[in-house]
Amino acid sequence: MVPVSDKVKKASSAGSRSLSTAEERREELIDAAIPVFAEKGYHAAPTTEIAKRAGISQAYLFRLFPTKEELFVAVVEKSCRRMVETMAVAASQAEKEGVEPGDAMGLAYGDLVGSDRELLLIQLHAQAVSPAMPPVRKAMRDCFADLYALGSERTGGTADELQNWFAHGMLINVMTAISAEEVNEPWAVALTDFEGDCFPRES
Amino acid sequence: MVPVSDKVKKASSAGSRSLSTAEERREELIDAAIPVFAEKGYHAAPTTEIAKRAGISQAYLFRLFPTKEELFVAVVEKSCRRMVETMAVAASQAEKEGVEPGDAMGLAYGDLVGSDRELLLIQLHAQAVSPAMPPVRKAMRDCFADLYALGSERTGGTADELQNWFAHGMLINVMTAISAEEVNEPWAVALTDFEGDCFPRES
DNA sequence: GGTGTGAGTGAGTGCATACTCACACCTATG
DNA sequence: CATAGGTGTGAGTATGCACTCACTCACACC
Repeated sequence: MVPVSDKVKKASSAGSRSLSTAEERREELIDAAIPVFAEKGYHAAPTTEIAKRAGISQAYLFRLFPTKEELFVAVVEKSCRRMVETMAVAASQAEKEGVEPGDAMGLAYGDLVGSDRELLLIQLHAQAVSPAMPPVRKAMRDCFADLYALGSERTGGTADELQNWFAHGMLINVMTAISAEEVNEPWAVALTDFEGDCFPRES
Repeated sequence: MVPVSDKVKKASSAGSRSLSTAEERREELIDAAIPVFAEKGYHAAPTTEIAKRAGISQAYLFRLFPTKEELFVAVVEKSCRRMVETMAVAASQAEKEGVEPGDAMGLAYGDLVGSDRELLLIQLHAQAVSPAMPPVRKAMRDCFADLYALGSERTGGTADELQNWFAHGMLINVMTAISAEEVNEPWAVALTDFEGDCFPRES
């Protein structure tokens, strides 16, 4: 969309150590911001800490992203992209192996939030601030749209089935947020047991 | 649990206008805090505003709740209690009318988050800060335990059915957070359409 | 060598916020 | 009446934060 500058990037691959392009720095900054926002949430995450982790000054952070909100939106978008990609890969692999893609993506989601807790936490924080931050809300809606399209295309499931699939995804998120798997009570066991097919075929 | 003071409350019902007991004030304070936390989340909600809404000084707020965190936990607990009560009432009413309690509670939940958006938002914010705030996490776990017990007792559903029920509840939360009902795209329609029984009986 | 442009920063500014402290005011009881 | 203890506050303090500004430095091109 945005007409990327046709300037050659120089120091990216090798050679003279020193300045990066703004675009590269922006990407590094987003990666550095993800764990901070994931751990503390939007309001409690200080831009100073993000800048420090990225290895740049806070002043430069604000040149790359004019407001903290814009940085956060970029973080949310990147997290969503990562999620969708991971699921797509899982679905493709499942198709090759002849496994039901719906099941594969269900499992892939479980693995995803299990291994990459940060993505899940970003989702959670983004949901929470969505009502108050329209750009974040938009990013979340786009994320759901992409995920739904992917699920629909790969599984060919009905609307009801996809709703089920998403519902269980949301439950996984919440249970992970409160670390329900550490609790040894009936409710926790029941609500975190995803052994049973979480994408039941009804046909 | 805590040995409540057995002192008689005096100015509560009628008579001499003036001071309230600390317990009464605490309750008022929680009620005043709910909309503020709901709208802004934990970190962005200023105690000054909460105090102002409650009609007391900020200094007194901090006498009633030594830390903001403790106030927030009280808010979360009260929200949970309200939710559980509402659902219980819906279930009882359903029993009298011979309706399936599971369905009734499903509908009751939908109505609840539709009419009392604040409760939903509190849940969302509490989930988001749970990983970083153990007391909030505990409150959330207790909330799920109560809700699960209620659902189990009233519907007699299996673990799988209850898991389904919770999963759809979580989906409602998230869709409400991003106001998906305002969106006119397939994914939004599919994920917000709860006409079909969201508590399918499988037996 | 000179010059223009973009990368990058040290050192702030101003404001909001959680929490404190010394004090005033009710009111129930002896 | 005195006084003890609970209710309530005005006026702070200390800190942390988003964001800014004036400035330096690296590099590409002439």
